[in-house]
Amino acid sequence: MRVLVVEDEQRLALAIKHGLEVEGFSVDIVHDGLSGLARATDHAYDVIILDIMLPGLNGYRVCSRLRAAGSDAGILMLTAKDGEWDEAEALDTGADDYLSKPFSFVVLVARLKALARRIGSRAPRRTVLGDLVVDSAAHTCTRAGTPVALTPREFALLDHLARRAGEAVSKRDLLDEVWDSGPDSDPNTVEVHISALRRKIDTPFGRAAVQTVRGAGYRLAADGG
Amino acid sequence: MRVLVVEDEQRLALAIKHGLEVEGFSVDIVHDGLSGLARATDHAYDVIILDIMLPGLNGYRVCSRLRAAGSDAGILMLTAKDGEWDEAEALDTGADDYLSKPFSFVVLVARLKALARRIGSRAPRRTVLGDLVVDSAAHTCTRAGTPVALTPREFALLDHLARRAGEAVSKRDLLDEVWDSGPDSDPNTVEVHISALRRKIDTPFGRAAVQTVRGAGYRLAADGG
DNA sequence: GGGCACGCTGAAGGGTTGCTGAAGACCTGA
DNA sequence: TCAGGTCTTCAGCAACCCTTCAGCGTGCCC
Repeated sequence: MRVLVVEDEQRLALAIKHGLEVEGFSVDIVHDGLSGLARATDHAYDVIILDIMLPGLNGYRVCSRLRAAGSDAGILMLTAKDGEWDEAEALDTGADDYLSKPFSFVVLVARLKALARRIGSRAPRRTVLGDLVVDSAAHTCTRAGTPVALTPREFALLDHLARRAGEAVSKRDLLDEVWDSGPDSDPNTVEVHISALRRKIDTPFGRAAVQTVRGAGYRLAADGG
Repeated sequence: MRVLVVEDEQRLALAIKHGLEVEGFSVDIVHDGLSGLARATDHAYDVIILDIMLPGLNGYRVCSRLRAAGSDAGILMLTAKDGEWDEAEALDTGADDYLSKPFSFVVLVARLKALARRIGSRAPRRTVLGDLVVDSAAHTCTRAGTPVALTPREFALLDHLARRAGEAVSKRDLLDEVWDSGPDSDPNTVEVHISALRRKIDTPFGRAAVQTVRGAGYRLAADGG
């Protein structure tokens, strides 16, 4: 679960980052509205935590521009003080939820998880790539109509690649998203699982959906290979 | 899920509309009691969110007239201020639930979903999966025509799996939904009951409707196994 | 062409996950 | 209070999966 925090108070931003990382989220920080907008548009975040009072471009504007740009990330607004800004306005501009400062960290995590769950349910249930079908809800995968048995890790890996089909996804990202692992995790782990995945969904069918992008990671061919 | 919002504050009504649409509800708005009554009677809404303070005809009256007209929509009342109006009166006139302003949007959504669930469950429900039949209303289950006796927990478990037939449902979700248990409840409880369920609806018939999805939970085969 | 970085893969152990029988706690109705 | 059924907890076991390691092949740059 990838989270972007847009918050100009350094201490608060860092505190949120640390706390969320302990909870298993993968967190990036930026400190003003414009950087937030830029970063959110060229990285695929699941949830964006957005302060309203920001230098440059305020939270409302960032939010509405993101929605205008077609972003479907979950947006959680931080309002500076209860009642000072209109929460309804936050929701108006396309936010999914809001939280009044000061807030309890436990509440933030709870809301974030609830939001993540809702976002997750927006995601497409099934991804079809040629004759390769990945069903996230049922946790099943079929190739040319034949069911393919995958281990939990293999499935999670395939699922993440499928959600970003056609894109090159780095091993780092995969480690973060599929493994929730720390910064010192071994990329070879990904390689081993990719290898196993190929042996199940590609080799027996003489196909090559899982493609290596040297130096950049892996890509799942949008047409199934 | 179709929702009608009867609320005279434009901003609030719009905010609710936006927020609920994000959640996948289909939302219409009217701004006074009479229009609310008219619209609710000639369109089939599942839930009506009804402000009490309304120009023309207040919320209580709209509510009781709707009930008098035989409407079976779920009605969620918005009371202007905690205690100022009697919530009991809201329920008296036929409302299903109420919420005091100002309310958190998250709470509204939660209440709405709970209400929608209750409304949905008013209708008798039967799930047919191959030769396995689960009747939620009658609390009965038959396999290949033979009735199967289940304990309350076993039935609740089967029922929840049946409602999401074909999907992998996590032990966590099952604990939340079937057991309403806290965050530190034991997944083994689910395992034990799954085991018991299999012994009753699968083993004697040489079938396998209840499937284990390692690392993800359980799935009830859409074809009965 | 040589050297280096990157990626692939088979094997093995250690850890995790899920299953199940049994026992005791709990609830309900008589 | 007692009896019957039901639910949860516990512990042992089996199967499975993940990671690590090491060796090898391949592509890239000098």
